[in-house]
Amino acid sequence: MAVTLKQIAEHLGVSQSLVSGVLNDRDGVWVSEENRRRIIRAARELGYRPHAAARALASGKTHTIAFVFVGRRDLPYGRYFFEHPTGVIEVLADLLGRKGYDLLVRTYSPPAGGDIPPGAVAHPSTCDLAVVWGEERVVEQTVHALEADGIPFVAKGYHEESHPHWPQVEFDHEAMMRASVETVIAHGRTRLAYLGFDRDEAFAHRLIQGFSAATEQLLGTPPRPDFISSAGSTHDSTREQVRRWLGLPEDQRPDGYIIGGGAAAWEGLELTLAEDDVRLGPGRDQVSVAGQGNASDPMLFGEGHAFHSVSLAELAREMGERLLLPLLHADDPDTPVLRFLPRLTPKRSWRLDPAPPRKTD
Amino acid sequence: MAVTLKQIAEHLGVSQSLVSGVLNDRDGVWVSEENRRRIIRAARELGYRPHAAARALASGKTHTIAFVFVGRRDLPYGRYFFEHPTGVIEVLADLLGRKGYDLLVRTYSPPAGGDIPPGAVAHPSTCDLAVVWGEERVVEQTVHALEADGIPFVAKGYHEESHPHWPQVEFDHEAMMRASVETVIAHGRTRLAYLGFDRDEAFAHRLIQGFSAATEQLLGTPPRPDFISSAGSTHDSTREQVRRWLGLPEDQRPDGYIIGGGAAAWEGLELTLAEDDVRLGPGRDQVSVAGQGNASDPMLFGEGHAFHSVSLAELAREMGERLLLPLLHADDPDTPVLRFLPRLTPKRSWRLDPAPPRKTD
DNA sequence: CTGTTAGCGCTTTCAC
DNA sequence: GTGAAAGCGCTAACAG
Repeated sequence: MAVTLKQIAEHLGVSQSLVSGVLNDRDGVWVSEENRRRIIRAARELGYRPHAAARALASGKTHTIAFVFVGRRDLPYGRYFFEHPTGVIEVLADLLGRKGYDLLVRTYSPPAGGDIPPGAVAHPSTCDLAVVWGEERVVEQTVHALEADGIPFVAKGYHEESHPHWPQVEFDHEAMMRASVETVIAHGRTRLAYLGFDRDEAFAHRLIQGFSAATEQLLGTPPRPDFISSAGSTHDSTREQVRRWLGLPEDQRPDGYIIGGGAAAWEGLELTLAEDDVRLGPGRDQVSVAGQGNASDPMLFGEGHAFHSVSLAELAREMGERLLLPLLHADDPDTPVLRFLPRLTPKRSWRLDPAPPRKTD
Repeated sequence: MAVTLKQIAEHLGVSQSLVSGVLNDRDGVWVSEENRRRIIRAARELGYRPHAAARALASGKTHTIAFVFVGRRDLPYGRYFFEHPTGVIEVLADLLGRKGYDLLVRTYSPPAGGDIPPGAVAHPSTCDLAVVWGEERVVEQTVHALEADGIPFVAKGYHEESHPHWPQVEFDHEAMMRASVETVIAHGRTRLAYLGFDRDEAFAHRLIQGFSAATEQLLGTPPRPDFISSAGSTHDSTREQVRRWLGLPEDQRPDGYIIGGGAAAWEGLELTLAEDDVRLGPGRDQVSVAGQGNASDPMLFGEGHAFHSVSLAELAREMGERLLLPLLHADDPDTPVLRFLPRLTPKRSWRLDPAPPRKTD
């Protein structure tokens, strides 16, 4: 049987509240040095562990953070989440665990109608704070429910415009595109084309906007409208689009590609270019590529620059340190809005030469 | 403010215990149909949600499962866990959530000495059951602590020999090797070599044992001792080993490779063979490969068969349905030992021909 | 400095 | 059929 405060108190002949006060070193509690030692010692020796539920009931603090993934497997983000786990939960559990917090993970699919009954997402008795992760609009809907329940939260996504006061976290997609554009321009390219996701979500719009703004600023002229494409969601549409670009006269064809998509965009681009014997790379006779993608997935033939796959986990760590912990300690965090710029790193093919990376798993 | 049982009771003019009894339809509670309806209706309308902590305190059941990842990032499995998240947690949270359970995730590094103080891993007040995941020996050490605390558990790994009564779950590595051997033999290969992890862990031994047993049984003779190698942990050691095999007279060289390793083994093998212009595949002039690996990672040049990367998530789902839920319902589960055989699927290169898979992320 | 006390919201037993 | 009451282990306010 687990040992309780009461047992320690009786064992020592002091009061329960004294023991509680000492063990949590609550201020306003004055004990003789001797008693303090005895209490601490007894607690250790008897193997005392606070009863989490009792503490939560009495104090109203659960020392638990809920990570709520909202969405369904049949939606793009949900599918991605389940099929390509990101390490976000692992990193959060580790980080919060060190600070004495537990991480509660749950999935939640809001009803289609949009009415989330109170307490459905989370109950204040289960967490001090909820992290809401998923597709942006669903996150927003869910957060409204949490607000109604009075549960503090951190939301994933761009919610600045409608809810500037929400603590929120997201990649800085515009800065990512700017970094990509800079990289490609550094290769001397001037005819940049954008190939991104076909999604009506804020991040996709930000990617395009980042591409356009950076191009205009760094090259002096805005990108050609037909050099901005959202065909990068599948192999087929990507290949079709790239074919169209390759149909242009040679001196008008893109000489640099900025990717705002996923694996299908990278592969589709590379495969289509390869059919014309064009390789991606920094060389004079090559065309450049950079953008959002998984740097540790190999390129097929050429090389480029991409943001590394671990960046979601990095994003989570930043969130934990810069938003969650401050919010839990009820200090005002520096800023409720966290925008994260991951590092652009080389993405290569594993051809015989150069040698492949040293994987050791 | 959250609504409580008491409020409902007062609102309706009945007693708190009646409300509680009806809402949990406890047997032994007899109510008039009318009151039952009124209670249920009021609870719905007022948006009643049970207070988890209070319930846990009073009943001793938390309706929470702890997923405890034991290990450190600097150990192979820990590194793997953090860098290649597997979807196990996502799947469990989803599955258990549907059944009304919460998933609590924590990481725990047992002290080097081996003495885990009581309650350090988990406290009965936080979970009804703990899943212990990680490197086998550490799992074992941790489970002993849970046993001492009286917390039911499910362990990952092979613990049959020392603890046959432990509920436990692991891939059936021997069956995986058998399936791999069968596949390669079906291509007409007879000189099979094994390339696996250099790890002194049960799974690695089982892989070798599975390879040897299947080879002997299906080909009638045991494998050559020098055709069993644990050099597959890194690119370099893999390449060195494969070079050695390629140094044999042509009619003695392996014509089929069974992999019991990770990406480094697959890539190292393929790269080394490629230097000699050998491709992996089912053809008469090729050599075959099959084994443990990530079927959705592309091959570099050839083709083979591998177990799909989602198999850990599948393993978790099986565990949830076949072990966790039965254990929680206090029925005896069919068997406390779950061995899972994932499906062997083709693993290909994304050369121009054949066309690459249709990724749509 | 230290002890008493009143809950927190729920389950559970028992009495009517 | 229903209600009263005890108590789970802890916190926090207050009295000494």
